[in-house]
Amino acid sequence: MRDATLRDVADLAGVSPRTVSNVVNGYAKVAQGTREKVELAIAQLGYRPNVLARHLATGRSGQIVVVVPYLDTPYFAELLQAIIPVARRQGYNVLIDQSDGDREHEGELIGRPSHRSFFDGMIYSPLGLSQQDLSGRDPALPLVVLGERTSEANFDHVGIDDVAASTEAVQHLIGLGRRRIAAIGDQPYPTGEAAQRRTKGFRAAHVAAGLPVDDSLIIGTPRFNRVDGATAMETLLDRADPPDAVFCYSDLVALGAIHTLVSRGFRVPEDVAVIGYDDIEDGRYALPSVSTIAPDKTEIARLAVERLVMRINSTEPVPGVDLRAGHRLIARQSTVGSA
Amino acid sequence: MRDATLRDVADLAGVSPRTVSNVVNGYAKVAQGTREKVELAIAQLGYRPNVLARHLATGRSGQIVVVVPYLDTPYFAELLQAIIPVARRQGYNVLIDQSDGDREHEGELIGRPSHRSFFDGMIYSPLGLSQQDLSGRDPALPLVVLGERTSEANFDHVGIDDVAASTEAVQHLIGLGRRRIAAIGDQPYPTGEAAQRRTKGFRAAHVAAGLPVDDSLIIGTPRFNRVDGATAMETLLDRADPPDAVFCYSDLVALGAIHTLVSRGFRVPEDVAVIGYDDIEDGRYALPSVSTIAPDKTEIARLAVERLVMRINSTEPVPGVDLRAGHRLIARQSTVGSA
DNA sequence: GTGAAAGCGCTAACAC
DNA sequence: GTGTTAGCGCTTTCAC
Repeated sequence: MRDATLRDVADLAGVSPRTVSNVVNGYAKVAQGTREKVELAIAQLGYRPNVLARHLATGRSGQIVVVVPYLDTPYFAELLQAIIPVARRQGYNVLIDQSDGDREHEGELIGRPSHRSFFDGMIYSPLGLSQQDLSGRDPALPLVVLGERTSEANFDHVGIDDVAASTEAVQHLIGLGRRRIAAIGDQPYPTGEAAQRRTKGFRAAHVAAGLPVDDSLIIGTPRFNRVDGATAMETLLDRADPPDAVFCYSDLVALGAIHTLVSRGFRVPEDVAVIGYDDIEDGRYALPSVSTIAPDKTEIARLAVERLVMRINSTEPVPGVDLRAGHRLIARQSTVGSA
Repeated sequence: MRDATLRDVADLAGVSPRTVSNVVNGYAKVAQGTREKVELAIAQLGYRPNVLARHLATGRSGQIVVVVPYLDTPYFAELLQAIIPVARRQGYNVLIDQSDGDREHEGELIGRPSHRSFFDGMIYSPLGLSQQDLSGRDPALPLVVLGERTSEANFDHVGIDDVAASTEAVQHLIGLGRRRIAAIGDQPYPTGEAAQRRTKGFRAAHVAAGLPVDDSLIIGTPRFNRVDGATAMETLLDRADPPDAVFCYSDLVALGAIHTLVSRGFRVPEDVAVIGYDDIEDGRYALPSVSTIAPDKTEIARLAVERLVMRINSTEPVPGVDLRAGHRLIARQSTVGSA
């Protein structure tokens, strides 16, 4: 049987579609009696508003898309898990898209024909795309970019203070008495801005402590995965003077580094202390558990969605702002050992 | 400026909306000259069809939803990555939802009011929901369930032959000369059907080889995560007679088990060989790399989407079938050692 | 407070 | 092959 429509409800209740619409949407004032009649009819017919029709009429799709580089990277998966409920609560459905961190693919959705009718806004977690690329997008599409940036634009950034967080991580290591500290994850090229902020914090902590920075201890990696961490750690251990601590640019990198350390017979943290970044679940349950910088993912999600919704509802162009979410350092076994 | 509509294009090209629609959708035959005029007008106006309106008119949303228990479980993330492009190719957008493997939440989307206008069909990867629960759903919603099942119903199942795959895994271990083989991941309760099929294969391999099954070597775990594997392995190693091989019900479990083994000074595979299930990327790059049962995720994705699309397009009720995707055993370092 | 009616932008009979 | 036209189901301006 065909689904009941608003008109069916109106007929049954003996009122006009207008009134039913008012009741359904809680608009305007509807006389008590009328409301009850309508509600009864709705119940009897099992009426469900047709979202599609509503959207056509309002010109909104009620959907936002979240684009992440990789769906199977724990950090992004966890972020997505935080974003979805927040968006739902605001009445938005979340479309997830993966860019493969590939410049070829990133941008596909942004430039996709007909996207306008498909989603009302986008939360974008860039990787392959540089700041530059983003400016060339459809300026009419409300956009919030994840990851702290500094430039001005007609879209927003939401992220934690990477430099400060990285500085804290390294200070934690220094506070533990470590002096030869390595960094794994640098990406000294245009699309590696996030990595570069961490390197900046790494240096800042050294400077603040009056320690020299040994540039040869800063190891670059193509991505932030386990393999990258494992490989980089191998390199580090092959040196005549291996480090006594490592600041990894992601927990995955830290996990990889720890793996190499343990396999090679080093004790963590006794011989080498390791701290990561992201606070992914894997790190919490690993042995040793991984000390980390924990971005407040819930706050990131909330800020991003709220800001995006605001943009969507705004008729005026909104200047881009930089929103900063909180973070905290969580010391676990990989730096402070077992309790 | 307002977006151009189909009518604008028609006016500019001097044809009727019908013709424009035909051109846009590649329907029917359109005279060459007419087509060119229309295409020119489309280009000039930068016309983009409004997907929403199209869907309202056709009664289809063009979206399918894929529900997985956990977004941050590598296996599901990889499956999703396989499904998305296939669906796109068929003209569907993919909505991703997470059920938390929680019976409270699973079913929320299924029973959600107005879902009918939001998505045309659903691919469901159950965990907390038993076969039973699924039958109570809206029978009008085209549904394909992931994971092999045996019962008849008005929806389909797509999965690999778990029992056969598990048997092969254990036979591989037996072929390596192992005799005390443990299994980690059993879930002997209604919602643990997938686990039970693996246990069944575990037993079958023993029987086929004329080997006795030591039930005390079958360890149950609440989930299929690293922690579960690590903990179970601890238990196994605390025995007077630890196993010389372990069949883990997921690669994550295998990774956890290997972690415990290595930490405790056991060599993998020399002392204990380990094989997993799922072929997730983490296992491929781990040290030692993890031998595994690799489900053909691409085929699973293809079968699931194709079947779902068929269901969506079918006017008649379609009987549920069981579709079987391929799998293969990949022997890596955790069972055969380094090359 | 509620009704009538005009769309939102597209599709798809039904004609010609 | 192409035009006409009536919806898809809802929102919303305009009257009353």
